[in-house]
Amino acid sequence: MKLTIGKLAQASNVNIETIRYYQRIGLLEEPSKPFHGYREYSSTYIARIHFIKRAQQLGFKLKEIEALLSLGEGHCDDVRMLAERIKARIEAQIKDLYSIDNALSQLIDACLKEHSTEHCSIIDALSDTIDKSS
Amino acid sequence: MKLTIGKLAQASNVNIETIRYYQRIGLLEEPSKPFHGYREYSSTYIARIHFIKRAQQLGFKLKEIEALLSLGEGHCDDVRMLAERIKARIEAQIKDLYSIDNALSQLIDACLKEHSTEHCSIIDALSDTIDKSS
DNA sequence: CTTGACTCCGTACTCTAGTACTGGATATAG
DNA sequence: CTATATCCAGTACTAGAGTACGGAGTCAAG
Repeated sequence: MKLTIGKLAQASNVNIETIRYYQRIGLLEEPSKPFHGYREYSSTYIARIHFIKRAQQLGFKLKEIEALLSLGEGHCDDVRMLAERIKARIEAQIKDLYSIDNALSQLIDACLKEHSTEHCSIIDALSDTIDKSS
Repeated sequence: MKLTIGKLAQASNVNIETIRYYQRIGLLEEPSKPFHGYREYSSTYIARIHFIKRAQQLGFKLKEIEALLSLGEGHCDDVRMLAERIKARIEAQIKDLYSIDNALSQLIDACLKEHSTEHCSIIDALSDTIDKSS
């Protein structure tokens, strides 16, 4: 089955510009332009784009997906190591977000308890209140 | 205490360009240029920049910090609501990252168990293996 | 055969949070 | 007084992942 870029975009559920972008950055091959007419995309392109999208959902960056694709089958260990690196990155992000979440929770709680109209304990916490006196 | 922009940058532990950037986007006021010499920054600017940096660490975006600063004291409820919105955003991010982390863990496990040189179960999982037969 | 839809190609713009660079003005130390 | 360090103003560049646009070419239907 041969598709034009627009049909490919529809079939793979991405924006046409996204496909062009992937081609620009070398993530997706661009079929050579025939003398006559538009470029033709086989249905393997759909699979390729789905692959990219799934990997993205797993936290892979486009550059990493490129590495993944150039590794291909065979290099299972390399693929796994890449996945592990990404997993570590994701876990670090989770950790960071957790501590942010905790800090926010505390601030919000304090704010609710104090509940003054004059004063906001969140603003206070963010401010350089030198407050050596008390 | 009056500072030049460079001293302010040092004192607040940010890059001088960051200060200019904050001024450009209207997050930080720019003192008017005196007829003679350089702009002068009072030490309240240090506090302001620290405020910004702390809020950033809590996941506030610069635009939100701007909102925060324009709210100022007084509007404690609004500030709290903003904080709650950000908290919700952070928690949504954590949730997303968690499911990514789980998916990655499973893939990595499967990869380790199967451990073939021919075949990578991670690549498989990312591929459109139509595989209706098995 | 014309119209409308689509492709091609290149460039520019979006968002976020900055960083870098350039040329000219000013300040400070020796 | 001169050298060196800063400042000022404006613009351009970075990363990452796209999106938008404009003009020219091409295709398919009526």
